[in-house]
Amino acid sequence: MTRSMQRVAEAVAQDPAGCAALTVTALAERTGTSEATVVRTARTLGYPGYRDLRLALAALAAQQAAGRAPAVTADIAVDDSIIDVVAKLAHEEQQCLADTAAGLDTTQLESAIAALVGARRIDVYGIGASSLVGQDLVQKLLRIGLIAHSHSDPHLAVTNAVQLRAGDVAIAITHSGRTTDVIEPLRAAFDQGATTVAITGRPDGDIAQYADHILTTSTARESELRPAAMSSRTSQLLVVDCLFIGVAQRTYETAAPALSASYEALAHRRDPRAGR
Amino acid sequence: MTRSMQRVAEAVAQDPAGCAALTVTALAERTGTSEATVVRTARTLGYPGYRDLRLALAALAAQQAAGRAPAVTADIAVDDSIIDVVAKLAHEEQQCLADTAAGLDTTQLESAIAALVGARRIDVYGIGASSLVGQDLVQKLLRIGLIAHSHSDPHLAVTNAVQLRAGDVAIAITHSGRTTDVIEPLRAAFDQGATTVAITGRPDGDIAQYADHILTTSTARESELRPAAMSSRTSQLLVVDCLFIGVAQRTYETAAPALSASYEALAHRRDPRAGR
DNA sequence: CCCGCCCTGAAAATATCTTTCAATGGTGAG
DNA sequence: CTCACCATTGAAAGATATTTTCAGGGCGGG
Repeated sequence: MTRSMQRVAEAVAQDPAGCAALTVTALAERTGTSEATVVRTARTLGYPGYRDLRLALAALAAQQAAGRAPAVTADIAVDDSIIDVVAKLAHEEQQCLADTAAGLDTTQLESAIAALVGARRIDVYGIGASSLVGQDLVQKLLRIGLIAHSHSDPHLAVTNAVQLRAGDVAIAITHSGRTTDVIEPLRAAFDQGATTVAITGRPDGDIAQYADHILTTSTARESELRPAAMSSRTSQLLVVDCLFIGVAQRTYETAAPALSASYEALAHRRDPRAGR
Repeated sequence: MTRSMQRVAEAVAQDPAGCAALTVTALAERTGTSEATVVRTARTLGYPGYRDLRLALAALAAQQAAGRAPAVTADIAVDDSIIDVVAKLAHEEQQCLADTAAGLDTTQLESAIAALVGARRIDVYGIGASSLVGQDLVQKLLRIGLIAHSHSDPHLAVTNAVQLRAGDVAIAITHSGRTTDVIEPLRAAFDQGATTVAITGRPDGDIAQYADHILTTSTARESELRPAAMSSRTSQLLVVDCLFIGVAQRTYETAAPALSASYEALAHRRDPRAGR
């Protein structure tokens, strides 16, 4: 590579984004060379011409920009500004979603969905923050006509679990995989012959031995200000949504009308002016 | 946008990477239109000309490839494979988080946090899916020593709302901004002189007139299989998390010990082997 | 000091993009 | 139903950007 070509290559490497905005003429001028040299440089770098180098440059710049944005990996600190908090939280949850999606075993998911579709009755167990996730799932399943119940009271959960039998489904949600109050009802359901599903961050946890299908949530890093409950929730909800969509797809004939029916029924409570 | 321009825009949206490789003439030919139309489309899309659209396209394609972002625009369909469903859901929720973070008014957020920090008592109103979001917020606030209650029963909510007074905070959560059962309690709290906060997707909705501070959630596109409840939840939870972190930051002295205390208290229920 | 090779940029040639303008087809008033 | 009008469209001219050509000139070897 000759001297003037090096100057061009250097300018390009230095500021891809800036150079992507320049025409051959402008880049030649900036580097104190000629158009011909710029084109020759582009060729040397392996592109058919300057036009293509420029496109590649724009792409590179975009990638860099994208890679730089998630540079907010830093933990949320006590003295962060509110703007930082919003940005960091959003980013952490996005990361959490990506991790979960990447780590989710679709075979297990498929099996769990199949079980739900054919279930006579569905029980969901969750305690604390996981209880809300369980309620969310149940709300959704009810909307498409399935019979589902959520239990956060350990005793009632066990009481209900023993009512289950083969063909029914029990779902336990626990981040740690060791929450006794959730494991016990799942075990009861398992012993009754029901199909059992565990949504947990620890697929090797105690709960695994009573679960026919394990859906793994991302074991996100937690910080002092942001306890695990917070990120595990995001992850769990994604799994729950996947389950719901999967079931809705496979029962579309009945799910679609049920969804609109529940919407219609609520319409007048949403906006009284809409009349009934 | 005219018909032939739509054809061009569609082709571009369909395959950004492919179109980035085409010249005006080639793209015109592929879409069965003329160069003039392509240029016009580029202008309509906000670029000075086709050249710039092309650069932007290359950048977009690179970003997509980098972020492994799959078919961005595609809706979840009934016949999507489970792998597609997981990818699309995760992506949609990520998008939703980004939208929410971008659209959140940090000034309003800051005010709401300040109100929460000094509150004698906090009431949260939410119905249906929003009720779970409210419970999530309350769980978190309780953990750091604040006095908070969540109400999903409209009558009880109003009953509680009238107990509030200046210095207290009432938070209403409604995606539509028109849920009467949630507006009424907020109004009651407002009339009592409490500081009122609305978490809603419609900052111009009926609820706005009784809200001192409005936190806007992203009004995400919903599809048939994915009702609004689903994406609004993601958005609402981010706002709730921001509130929580904000409050925790400002009450760090008391919040941190409270957080670890609640963790300790639960330790033996998580894993009986840990002893008590 | 001279020769010849290779680097280099000015300018011509080409490709690409943009603008203009007339033809077309659709729409609403008469 | 007809006409006038306007929006839409593409062909072609015009402008710009890119590529190629070619000649001047620096530099090492003889």
